[in-house]
Amino acid sequence: MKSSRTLNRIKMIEYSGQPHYLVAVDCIVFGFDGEHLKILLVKRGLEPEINKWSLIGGFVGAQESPDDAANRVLKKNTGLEGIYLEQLQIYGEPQRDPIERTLSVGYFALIDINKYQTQLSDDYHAEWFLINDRPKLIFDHDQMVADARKKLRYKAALHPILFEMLPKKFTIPQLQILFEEVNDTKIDTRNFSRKISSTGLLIKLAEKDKSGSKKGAFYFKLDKKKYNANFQAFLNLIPNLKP
Amino acid sequence: MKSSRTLNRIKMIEYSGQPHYLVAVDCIVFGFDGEHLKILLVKRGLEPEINKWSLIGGFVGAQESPDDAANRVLKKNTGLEGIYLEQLQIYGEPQRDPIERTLSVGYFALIDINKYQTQLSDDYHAEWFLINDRPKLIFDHDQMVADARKKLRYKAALHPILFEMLPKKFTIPQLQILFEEVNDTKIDTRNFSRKISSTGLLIKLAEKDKSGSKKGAFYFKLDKKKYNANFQAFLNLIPNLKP
DNA sequence: TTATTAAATGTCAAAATGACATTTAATAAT
DNA sequence: ATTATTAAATGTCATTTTGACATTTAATAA
Repeated sequence: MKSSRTLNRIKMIEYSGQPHYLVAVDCIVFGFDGEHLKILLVKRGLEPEINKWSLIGGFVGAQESPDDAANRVLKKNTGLEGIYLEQLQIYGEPQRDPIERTLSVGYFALIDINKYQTQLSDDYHAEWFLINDRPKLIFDHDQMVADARKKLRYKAALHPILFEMLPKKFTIPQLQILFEEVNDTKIDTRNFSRKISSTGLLIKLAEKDKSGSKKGAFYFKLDKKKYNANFQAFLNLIPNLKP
Repeated sequence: MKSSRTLNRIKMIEYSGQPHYLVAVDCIVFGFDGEHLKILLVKRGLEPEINKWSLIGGFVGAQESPDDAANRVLKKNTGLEGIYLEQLQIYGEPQRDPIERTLSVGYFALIDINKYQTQLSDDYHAEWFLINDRPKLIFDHDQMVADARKKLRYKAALHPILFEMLPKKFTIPQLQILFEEVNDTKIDTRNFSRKISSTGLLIKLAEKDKSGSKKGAFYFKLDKKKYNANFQAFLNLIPNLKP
């Protein structure tokens, strides 16, 4: 290892003069209430744009990676850990933050909305909005939401990520509504259940959900082993997928 | 617009105390020489790790976005503009650069290796390496290459991006070798040409390439209109794709 | 004229897809 | 007890796509 004096000299010579920036993370948190796709927003607590609606975010601390920061910020705002989290892209236009140059790493997160509701109610003044009926957001956050939605759709067409938004026990009709919401399309019931069955990812339970009909719909749960094993496989879950 | 004095006060109150970091870009540049997949590397010109092999990269300047920076750095090192460029992910482990915390935005680029060779030869001491026979790289660049390769394979299975690495005129056998290289697998000739034909993306030319055989192989070119129109569609170009 | 070599192409069985309607299981109403 | 109601669950068939496999073709060299 070089001495810190040598390191300092090198740094002065080589890296000095390069600009330094703030680096933040912003999370697009998706949830599903059984009927519609929703997104979790917070009222921004600092200037500029204080009290405007914004994505959940924060600065990347000195001792953490962006992934760490996203998980920390999510835990703080939802109380949840181990959430499905995926990097979207970096947002780095020089003027995107009017106060000072800040690059933001966008993430999208999928959570079981029920877990969220029970865990805490109003400790952090976050609020769920219908994805199609949300307030205008600060900075480039609307662009981030648009990008995240697109990526969610893309990813969900190929990989079974939407299960992350469902409770442990769910029914096929519930699952189908979620797929229809995400893809903004109607899907044929018969073809859908055939496709879902053929993945082999679901285990049928004895219990039924009778809230939606007299007959009731059987609950299913994920086969975790197969889920983890097949996650990277291409499933082609959406029929006739348009770009 | 707020006065700059107000802005300064807000900044002092709200953003101050947050750490600032260097932000860089690093590009994984892929090329194809007709036989093998290659990658473009440079000898690093600054400490630390001076003279070690590294990805093509540089710091993000004050007036440019990371995308701008990647394009600038690529032009400087290859002489080429308008290269296919895609964001990979951000690399932001706190200790990834031993001198000072630097976050790097990884990009992968696809270039026609012939364009590169003619444009300049040794102006920038960059060198092509076989992807499977390359020197060890600095920092986390080996990880970046691994990630980029994986993403290239993934993307190429669904979208016609590999054409970006071929000259304007190319033959089906050439194209097949490229697909085989990227996927590290052998593909059946008959099924491959059927699949490629069915995309409708290729236009057969009258001319033949006779360098590879007595019979010669017909040249094809991309139907640019269909290419741009179908780029987002899912093509499923790779048979029996394994994760 | 024949041999050589890589390019180009055809067939068939199996699997996956898309379009479409009926049956079933439970509860509610009579 | 019987019937009506309602959403859940499931089946069929024609078309398309896939994967496995071998032969023909076009040019040059011998």
